[in-house]
Amino acid sequence: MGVNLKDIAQRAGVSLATVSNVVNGYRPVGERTRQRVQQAIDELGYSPNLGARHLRRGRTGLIALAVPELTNPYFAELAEIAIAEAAGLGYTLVMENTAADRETELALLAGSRRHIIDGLILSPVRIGREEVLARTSGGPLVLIGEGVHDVPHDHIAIDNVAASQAAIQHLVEIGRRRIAFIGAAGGDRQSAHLRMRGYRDALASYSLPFRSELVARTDEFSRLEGMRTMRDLLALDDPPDAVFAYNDLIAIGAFRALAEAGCRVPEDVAVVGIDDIEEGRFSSPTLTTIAPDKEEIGRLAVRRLVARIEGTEVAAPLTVQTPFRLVRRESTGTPGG
Amino acid sequence: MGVNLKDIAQRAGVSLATVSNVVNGYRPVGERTRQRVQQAIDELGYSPNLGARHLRRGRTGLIALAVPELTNPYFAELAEIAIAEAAGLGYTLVMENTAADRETELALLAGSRRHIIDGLILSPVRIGREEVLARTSGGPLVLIGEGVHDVPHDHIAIDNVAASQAAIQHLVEIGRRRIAFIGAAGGDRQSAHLRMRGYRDALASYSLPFRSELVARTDEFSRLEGMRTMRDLLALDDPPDAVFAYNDLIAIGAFRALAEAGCRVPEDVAVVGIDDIEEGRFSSPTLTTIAPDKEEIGRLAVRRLVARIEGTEVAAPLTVQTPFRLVRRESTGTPGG
DNA sequence: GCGCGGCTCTATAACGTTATACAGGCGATG
DNA sequence: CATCGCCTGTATAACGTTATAGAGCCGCGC
Repeated sequence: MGVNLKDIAQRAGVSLATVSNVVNGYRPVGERTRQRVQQAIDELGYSPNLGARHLRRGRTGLIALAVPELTNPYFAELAEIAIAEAAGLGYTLVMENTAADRETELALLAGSRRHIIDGLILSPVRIGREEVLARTSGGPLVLIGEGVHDVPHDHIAIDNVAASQAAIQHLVEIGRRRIAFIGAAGGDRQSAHLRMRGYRDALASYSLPFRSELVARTDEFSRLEGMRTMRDLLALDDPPDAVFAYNDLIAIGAFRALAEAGCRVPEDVAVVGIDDIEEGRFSSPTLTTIAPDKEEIGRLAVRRLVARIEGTEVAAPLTVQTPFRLVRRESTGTPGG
Repeated sequence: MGVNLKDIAQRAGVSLATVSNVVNGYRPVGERTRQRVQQAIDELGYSPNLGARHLRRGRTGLIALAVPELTNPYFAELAEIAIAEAAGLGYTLVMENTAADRETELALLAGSRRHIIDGLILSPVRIGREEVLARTSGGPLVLIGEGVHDVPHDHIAIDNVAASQAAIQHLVEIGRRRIAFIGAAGGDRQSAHLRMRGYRDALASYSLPFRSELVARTDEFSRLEGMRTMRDLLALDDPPDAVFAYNDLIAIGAFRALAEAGCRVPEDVAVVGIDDIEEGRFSSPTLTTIAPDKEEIGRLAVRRLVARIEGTEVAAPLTVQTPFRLVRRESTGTPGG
C-alpha cells in the first residue's frame, strides 16, 4: 500500500516534482531521467494516491448517476453503458439511488455529495424546473430523461410527445380504437404529463375520442402498478382493445393481469410500452415498445458532464433529443399478421 | 466549495483543532466553546471535505460492490439493499461491473481501486481459490455468492447444493422424472459445479438416472442462453418433462423457447429457477424459484466489510450460509393443482 | 510558595500530491 | 561578449483535515 512519490524519487535519484511530471506529464522531462523514473515506478509498483491527488486538484475523479430505481432494468442497462463510458474517460461512476424520493433528489441537487463527486447526472422525477433553477452550487449537472426543461444545464432526453404519438399511431394502424393509457401523472411527474400529451394529441389527430375512464393513474411505474391498473381497466363495461403503457415495466405488469383474466394478447388487447428493456424481448408475448437509444443517452450524458468538469466545454447548455424507434413484437401482432 | 475548518475557527474565535474536535469528538471540548463552534458551523453551512479527511485518516468512506452484471436483476436488487445498508453506516457504496471478465476481477482483487475504496464486496465468477489466496494487499474483502471457498475472508452464500436439491425434490414431488439442468459449468465457474452437484445428488437420492443429454452447458447465464439451450432440449427424441435452471434469467429464457414451441408450462414441462427476481413474479407463467434471502446477504456483506475496515471485527473470517426457501408459482403448478 | 495533576484549548506536523517560483546550463541572438 | 530565452530539473507552498505534543490555567497538598 505504501509506495509513494517520495519512494520513487529516492530510488531514481530525482526530486518529487520530476516524478510527478513523469506520471502526469504536466511539464516535459528529459528522456534519460524519464526512463530512470519509469523504471523505478515499475520496480516498486507505484500507483498514485488518488485521495491526495484529488485533494490537491480539487477534483475526485468520481461522477454520480442518480436514478429513481436501480432495479428498473432501463436504468440498469443505462448504468452499464455510462459506467463503461466513464471508465474510458478516466472517471469512476457512482450509482445513487434516489428511490424517487423528493428529499433525496433535492439533497443531491444541493450538493450533498459535493466533496465526493465532481459532477452529477440526474434523472429527476419528483422535482421540477424551479428546484433546479434554485440550485446555486454543487458542480456540473447533466439532466437525463424527462421532467425538467428550460434550465441552464445540459439535458438529454427523447421527445416524449413524439414517442407517445408513434406508439398510438402504431396501435391505430393495426386497427385499435379504444386505446387506454397507463401511467398518467401522479401529480408532479412531468414525464408522465408529456407522454399523456402525446397520447391525447395522437388520439385527436386520428379523430378518436379521449375517454378519461381509459386513463389510469399510477403512483409508481412498476410491474405491480401495471398489473393493478390493468385489472381495473378490464373491469370496465367496455374495456380497451389496446394499452399504451408509460414504460415497459407497467406493460409487463399489464400482461400479467391480462393473462390472469384470460385475455389474449394481441388479439383481445394489444400492448405497447416504452424503454425496450431486455425483459420485453423474452416475455410471453414479446413486447412491442418504443426503444430509446440508450447507448447514445448514456454515453452523451457522461461525455457532456466530463467536458463541463474539465472546462473544455464552455458553450451554452445543450438540450439533446436522442432518437427512438418503434420495435414491433408479438404484443401488437407480428408484421403482416 | 469554500467553507472549511479555518473559516469556522475564525468565526468562532477558536483554533482549527477545536473545531475538528467538535466535529468528530476525538477529544472533549468545553460546553461553551462547543456551542459557539456549532453555531458557526450552522451559520456557514460547513461540511467536511471528505477527500482531505480521508487522506489524513487513510480511509475514503467508499466501499465497492463488484458484480458480474448490473443488468442481472438479482444483483440490482442486492445492490439496492447494500447501498441502503452502507448509507446507514456512513459509507457510500460504489458499484463495479466486472462484466464476468477474469482480468477485471483480478485487477479488482489486486487492489486497482485501493486508493479509492476502503474495502470490496466481490461476487467472483471467473477466479477461484488460488487467485484469492495469492492476493497480498488491497484492503478488506468480503466474498458473496458461490465460487470460492476456504479462503481467509468473510464469505456469504447460500448452500447451493442444498438449494439445488430442494428444487429437484419439488419437481420429483409433483411427479416429474426427466429433469433437465440448464447452466452447467462452462469450465471454471464453481457455482455452476455446486448446483450441478446438487442436481446429481438429488437425482441419485430419488433413484433417477443421470442423463448427460439432459444437461445443458451455457457460456453465460442469460435469458438468451436459456432460450437457446431450451430449444436444444426440446429437439431431443425424448425431451424433458421438467427443467431446473441455474438462475431465473435462464428459466425465463427457457419460457420463451417453450412458448415458441407451443409447449405448455407446467403441464408439458415444469420449470424451476434460482434467485427470486421480481420479473419471475410477473412472467407468464409465474416462475417457481429458490429464493435466497437477499436482504440478509446484502446487509450482512456490508456489515462484515465495515466491521473489518473499522477494525472492530478481528475474529477469524466467517463463512455464513444464508437461508433460502422454495417459492411455488405457476411454472410448477399451483399448490394442490 | 512551589510543584503537580487534571482540564481545555492551541500550535503544528503530518497525509501524498500538484503547481508555482526559481536556479543552473547552454545555445542563439544582438 | 553580454543578454536573452529555452530547457531541465529542484525546492516548496499549498490543498483541508486529524493526531500529537504541549501551553496555560486552576485548585490542591506538601
